[in-house]
Amino acid sequence: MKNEEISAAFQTLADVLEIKGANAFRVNAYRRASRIVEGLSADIAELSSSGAVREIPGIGEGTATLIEEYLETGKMSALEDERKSIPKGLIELLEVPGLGPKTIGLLWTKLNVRSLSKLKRALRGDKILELPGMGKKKVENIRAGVTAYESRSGRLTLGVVLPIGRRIVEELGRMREVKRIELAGSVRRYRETIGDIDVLVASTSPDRVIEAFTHLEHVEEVLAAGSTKASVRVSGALQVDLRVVEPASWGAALVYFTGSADHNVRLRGLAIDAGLKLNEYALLKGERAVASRTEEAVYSRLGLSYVPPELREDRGEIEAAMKDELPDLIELGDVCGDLHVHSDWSDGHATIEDMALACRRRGYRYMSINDHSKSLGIAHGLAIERLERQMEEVDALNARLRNFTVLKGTEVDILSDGNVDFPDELLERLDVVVASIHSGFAQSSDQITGRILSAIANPNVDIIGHPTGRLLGSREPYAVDLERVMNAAAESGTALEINAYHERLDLNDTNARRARDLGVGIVISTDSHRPDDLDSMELGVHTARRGWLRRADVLNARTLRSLRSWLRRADVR
DNA sequence: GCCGTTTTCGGCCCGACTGTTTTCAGTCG
Repeated sequence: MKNEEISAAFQTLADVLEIKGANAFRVNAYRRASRIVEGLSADIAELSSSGAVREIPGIGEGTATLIEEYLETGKMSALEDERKSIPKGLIELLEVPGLGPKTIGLLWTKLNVRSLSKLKRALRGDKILELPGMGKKKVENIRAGVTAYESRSGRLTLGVVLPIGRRIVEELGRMREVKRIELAGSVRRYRETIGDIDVLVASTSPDRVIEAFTHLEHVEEVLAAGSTKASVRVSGALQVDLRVVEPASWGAALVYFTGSADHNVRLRGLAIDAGLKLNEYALLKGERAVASRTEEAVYSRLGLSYVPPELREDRGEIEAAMKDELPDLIELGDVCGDLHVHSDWSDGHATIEDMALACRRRGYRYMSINDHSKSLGIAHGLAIERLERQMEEVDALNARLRNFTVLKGTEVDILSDGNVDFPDELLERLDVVVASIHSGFAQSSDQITGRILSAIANPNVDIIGHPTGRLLGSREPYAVDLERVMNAAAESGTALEINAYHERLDLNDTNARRARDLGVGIVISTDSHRPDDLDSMELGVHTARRGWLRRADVLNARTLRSLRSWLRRADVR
């Protein structure tokens, strides 16, 4: 799918135009187009050929034409032309905190700043102080921004950020002055990566809360502190923003600071249409607040059913909420078991029994054990004889365990030639066969897609593990054609995994949504290697929620009995 | 650039903080 490439192209086009000082609304239109294309669950090539792309709100004549051009030629001529008109190094400078398009444009035209290194040189000289609007403090700020930019590690994964945010909430929440406190922003929406943490507090003593916030133990630097908001840096590069509002504004503020920006713009539009105004304090009719205390009240007054935070991305949730047709999303408590768990038989760090007991403590009724297969030597993959011994151990364990069942399974390697690492006679004796790729990542799209398609065609394979192989921040997905994989999986009744490990979350939200739309069964699994890893199920479930999944879409939200009847589907096929 | 049961032209979400400003521009979310 070209969705990501086209989204990136619009983003770059917006960056270039912004630096050149183009109309801000035009720039914003391209940014919006970028986010819309990124969030599409369908293949843009399909939408474009059927003409449906022009029906999407926010995609008009101009952007649709650019999309068509890209699909046809692999380029957007408008972007190529614009990109030539400014130095290449300027786009990167937009990432420097405190440095915006206006200042970049000024530095470029007046001081010939064309790159990060030239910016650093300019910051050392005196000429920069002669520019209009430039003073000593501003220069100092930009210098600090450059330092922060060079040391930043990019966006962090949700799994890393969430515990830090929750600790801050717990510490501040102990204050008498704090009436309510909650994480907002992308953390509350459970986005897979996080730029900064947003914390919202309701209090009648904002000064004291801000004072305490800026003096929290892990705060390394106070970036700003006013009478209602403050920003600090903790744990290296992570920024935390605090906003304090009156308790009466809690609901409106929580909507506002949860975002996303696109979702908020839509809400404001609805408010305007209804003769109202929405800001972070209230939904107003003239001067009078008509809703503000709870999120539910704000949505209700706008004629919408309550929109769960994970859906607030302007990906159709507004339209669905108008018609009261939002899906009843799966919840963590719906999960009945984990279908991808390792043990110390391969590269795990706990016994099968310890993993089983940890699952049972979480309220699950079953778990499958899926150690690696023989070819994955680095992970002590099991040879056939060892797997047979493990099956005997599982039988013995099940005889002892009460109210819990361990299913026999494997995470069998999909080899470079497309065969799986165990013979069918063996796979037939297992309950849960997860097939995954752990080698040959650099193969062509046809090769790697072909490998997965042959695994799907094997009736003994139940689930394709981490279908794109990506690792957030360190490894791009392999070149798999997911559209073909999903269609084949829907056809054969093979499930696709949402791997809940925080660096994987694979399938991601939009892919999970597309899979569900095509009728593919979904499994949410943790790929745990130790008992604590099982906690990442939360991330998997919220990724599924971002993909609009209901309980009925998720196979491991079924009872053991119902799950078994699905696992036996191959026999009756 | 996008959009329209008030509009095909003239709007486009709204406010806090900072620093450079004597009334506001730039950045950020």
